[in-house]
Amino acid sequence: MRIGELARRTGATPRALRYYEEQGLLTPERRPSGYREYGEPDVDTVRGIRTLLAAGLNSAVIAEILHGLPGPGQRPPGPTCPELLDGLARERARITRQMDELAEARGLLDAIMGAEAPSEAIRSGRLRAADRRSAGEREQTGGRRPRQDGERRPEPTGGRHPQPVARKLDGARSRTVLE
DNA sequence: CTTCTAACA
DNA sequence: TGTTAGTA
Repeated sequence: MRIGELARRTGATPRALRYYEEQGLLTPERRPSGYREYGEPDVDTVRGIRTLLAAGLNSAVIAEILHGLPGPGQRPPGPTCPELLDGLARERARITRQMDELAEARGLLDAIMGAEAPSEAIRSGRLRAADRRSAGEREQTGGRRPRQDGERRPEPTGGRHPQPVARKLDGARSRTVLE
């Protein structure tokens, strides 16, 4: 597909798609006309890129993710780059802090607007305890036990979910394996 | 009409 | 990132 279609299907502007390419995030083929030719998987890749960009990651980091993690079918290239991994752990921590800041801002708006927050009306009763806890708190209590400190990610060798991050960035491939 | 590159009141 | 110019 050409840039226009990919743009329509991802919500990114053609300008942005060319920029992603300039940043090494995408490497579309070229038609003899010079027009860029994108593949179906690029749709999910772009969505992943936009999600990460919106979360505050810069294109350099995203490029590392795209280049540092093996695609489907590929074998993990040597030692699954530990530097990249904890770099991502830092991004994750940053996002968590950001979530807390947003929650605080929302709380301030709720106070300004009056006790009856929208969430109050939508839900039947009071906020669930889990929602009242900060993202940071949920980070340590809810769901699976989060990896912490210098704890390493379990080896993806014989695992059921090899390279989850790469697959997350490529929806088409992730739905096949993760679900 | 769509895309391309280059450039910036 | 937007947007415009001048093409192909």
